[in-house]
Amino acid sequence: MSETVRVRFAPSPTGDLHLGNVRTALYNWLFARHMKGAFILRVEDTDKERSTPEHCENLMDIMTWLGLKWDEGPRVGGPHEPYLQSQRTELYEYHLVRLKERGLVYPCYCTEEELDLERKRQMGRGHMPKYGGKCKKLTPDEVKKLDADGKTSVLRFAVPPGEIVMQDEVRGEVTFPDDQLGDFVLTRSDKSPTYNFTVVVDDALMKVTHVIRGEDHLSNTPKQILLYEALGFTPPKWAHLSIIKGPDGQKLSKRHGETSVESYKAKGYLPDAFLNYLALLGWAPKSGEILSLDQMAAEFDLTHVGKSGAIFDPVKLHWMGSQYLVKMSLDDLTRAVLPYLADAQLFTREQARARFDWLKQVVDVVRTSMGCFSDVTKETFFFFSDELHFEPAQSEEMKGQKTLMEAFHKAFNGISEFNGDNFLQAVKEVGKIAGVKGKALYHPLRLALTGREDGPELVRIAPLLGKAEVLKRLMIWTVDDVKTIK
RNA sequence: GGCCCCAUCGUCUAACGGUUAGGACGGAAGGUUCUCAAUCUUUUAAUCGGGGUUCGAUUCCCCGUGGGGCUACCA
Repeated sequence: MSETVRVRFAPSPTGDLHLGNVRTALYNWLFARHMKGAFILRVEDTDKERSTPEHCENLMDIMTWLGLKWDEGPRVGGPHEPYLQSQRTELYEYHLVRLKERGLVYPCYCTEEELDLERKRQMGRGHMPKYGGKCKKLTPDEVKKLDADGKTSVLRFAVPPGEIVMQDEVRGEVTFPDDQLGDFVLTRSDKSPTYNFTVVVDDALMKVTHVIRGEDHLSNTPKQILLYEALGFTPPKWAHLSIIKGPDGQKLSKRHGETSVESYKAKGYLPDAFLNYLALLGWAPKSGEILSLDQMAAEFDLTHVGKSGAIFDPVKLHWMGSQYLVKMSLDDLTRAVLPYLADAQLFTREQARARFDWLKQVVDVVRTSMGCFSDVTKETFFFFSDELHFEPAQSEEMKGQKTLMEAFHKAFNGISEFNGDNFLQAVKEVGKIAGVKGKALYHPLRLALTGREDGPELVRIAPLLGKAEVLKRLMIWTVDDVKTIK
């Protein structure tokens, strides 16, 4: 007898997909999969100012990339088409008429200035700003006259008195006191319906059973509940997810840096890794933190979703990314990383074709320190370019290493087969002769070869660099006037 | 200002009203590679404050404090 679960993700295509929305989509998807229900994608493209078809396509592309397939929606269709709000206007009109017939709607001719003034007055008096219902008192004759005068109007919903108690799946009971809600707008002066009206109509018509969305919608819910009742629909179950916050505890926004999936895709995070991290922001699986989408779906449970807001932590995301990267085959990883090297003009595709095995080894050497594909460039820079950059302090340090560098040069030059073992052997010998060991020995050598203070083992790096290149990089520091070295 | 929501290590979080308050990220230390990184091991650190209820509160209730969200003819 239990109805099949139907959930929806209903973004507005006004730009890139925000992290918080991705998590909302993910939780909806997980819940649908777990309950063997339907996941609906509905595009709320009624904001004429900001919605574009391009954004809409991009939205679906990115959802596809993430692997969050929808059972009903644009591109795939479904029993409740269309799934673009902009194509559903007759439906809203139809249900608006139903509301009118019940006398729950009235026109309002108040100007923006009047409303602003009223709002300010109310706030000054310490009240919640709400529409006072001035135009509700208009007589039919007055309305007729105002219309005849060509006055523009909006349609408002006559909010009935009474407190509203709702049951939230993650928050429990939430009560909204009586007399806090003003008569809100259903259609604008251009006759277009507002959000609170369209969601209700759409969700009801699409038979959505659970509305899982961001906490920022919590205060819209009483309005929507009222509309469900006015239209004679059964309200769905509600679940309001906490907001994802930036490092300063405020709602995550552009000024916190990267907030869109697109930017993480561009950085080369694996979708599964990305979703895995996001899933953990507000939900804790029973065993282990690394889970595939299927594993998450198997375990997912709304009652175990946290109520408090979570701060997005790029450091842990990086760690999560690395967990997925090490699972990739070296061949796949190398191929995945190549576009980033090409973009950075470090290694062309032609070069890669000719030296794929070599490239694989390079990637293999740095893979453990990568969280996403684009990390490859900063980790492998010195393999492709000998234009190493040295800080003034580093240059200064290297200038004092002339004798050591000469010794290395001589020793390496004598190696016939330039492999890791022989390289290590030579380094040790130089150390013994020069009476230098440990950090004093390796640090200058590392700096000379890679221009960096950290990185993979030199034993692995040197053979990949090749004898000639190693000698060349040492040579720089053996000349007298090293001031010219950049 | 008003309404609503939230509150456990720095961060993400776990804990039928009974645990030495657990795990993960990060940090620190150590082993290993004669160096950093990686890796392995160990370790660090928390129940916002005050009242109740109870034999017993992280857990339930109230107040305070703090944080967040919403306050549109955006969604």
